[in-house]
Amino acid sequence: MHSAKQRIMMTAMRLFAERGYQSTAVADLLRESSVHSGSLYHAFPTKQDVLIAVLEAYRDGIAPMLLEPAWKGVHDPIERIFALLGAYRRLLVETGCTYGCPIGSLALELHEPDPPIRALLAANFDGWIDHVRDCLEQARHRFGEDVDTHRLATFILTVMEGGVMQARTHRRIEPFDDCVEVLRDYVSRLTVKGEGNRR
Amino acid sequence: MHSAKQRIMMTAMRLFAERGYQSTAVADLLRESSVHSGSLYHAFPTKQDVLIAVLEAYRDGIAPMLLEPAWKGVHDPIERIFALLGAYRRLLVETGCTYGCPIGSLALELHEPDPPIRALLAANFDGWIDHVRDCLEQARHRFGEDVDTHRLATFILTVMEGGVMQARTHRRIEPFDDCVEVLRDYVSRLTVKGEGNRR
DNA sequence: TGATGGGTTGATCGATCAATCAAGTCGTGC
DNA sequence: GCACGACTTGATTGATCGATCAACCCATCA
Repeated sequence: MHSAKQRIMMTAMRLFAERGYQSTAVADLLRESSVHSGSLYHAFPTKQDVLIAVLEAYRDGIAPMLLEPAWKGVHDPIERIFALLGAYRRLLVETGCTYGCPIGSLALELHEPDPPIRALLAANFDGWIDHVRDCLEQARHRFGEDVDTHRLATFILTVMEGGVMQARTHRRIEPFDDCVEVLRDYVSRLTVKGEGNRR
Repeated sequence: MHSAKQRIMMTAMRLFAERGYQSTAVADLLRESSVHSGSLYHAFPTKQDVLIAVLEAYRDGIAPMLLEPAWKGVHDPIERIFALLGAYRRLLVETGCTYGCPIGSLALELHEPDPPIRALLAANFDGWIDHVRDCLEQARHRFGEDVDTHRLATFILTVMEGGVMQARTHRRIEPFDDCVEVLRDYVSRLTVKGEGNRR
């Protein structure tokens, strides 16, 4: 049996992603994880500390929970990037385009977050970008030498988050697919031999 | 003197952008617009109707309030796109990277919005995309004929929103600049004569 | 047997929320 | 002068919020 703390965290990850942080009442967490308020406040000083624990779990779960399943059977570093985008696509489709990237949602929902919250949001983005940049570095020989892999990885995160935002707003997958298609076109132009660099 | 309804709307546009919808209490709107609760509920049936009015104002203000100032003195259609992105950049810099695109923030903050809200969010995105697509159409002769201008405009909105998200999260403008730089590179590759199309 | 302490129970708290409403003000038409 | 509707005033409501706390349970070990 999971401990009360674990049940709270699992419920919080789901509800914060489904409804957002502010729209999730502590009473919702208690009901859906079958925990009483005293137990929650025994495990976490405040509701915000639940959020901190959730963001730490996402940060520590990028590789084992997100990348490894998405990259199973995919070995080409460029295709791994698109497999990662495909994982977000599957999430969107499975939820009727209501569920996107929980980090992005929280990043825009919390306008003036306390420093530890903002630092954890940034750490999640940084971790994601680092792994994508590693893929790009592994494919470095296919790019021009002056391609800035960190900048390009930042761009890829932007395309994912912006695509998720539009898909969620329209409740249609097409905007996300359009963005990934355009990104594919750009990457293919970057990797065409002999014209790889231009700036 | 502005009417109570106008003052509420001006305050709501500012506070919803600064703090978000849910974090803005009706009492905040009342205090900062010097209006009493009875007057607000005389002008608007509910708080949500204030949001609807705000989203309608943004939708109707895209051309006169956003594009026309950004495009003053800029006539090249491609440069107009980057001038538009420059307007968001200025907003970010002026607010220490705390204020981004209010539509994007609301789109991710409101996870399960009522249909009229979601429709207005989508209408705002659609209006923005339509204007960018018009720019691309005006520059059509510079692209390959098989470039999908609507798809590319969707991509440009994604780059803006994703760039704003990362800049706000890091409280630094660099991620936004990085994304715009990469977009510039892509557009320049699309418009190089004789190799304009590849898919 | 009894003491200790991590963990649980669930009623309860004050604060804050969106929303209400009776009473009042004021300009306009008759 | 008076009736009317549009709008304002501001106290008040019930609901919901995050958080608290005394009492209790029970495994462990002396």
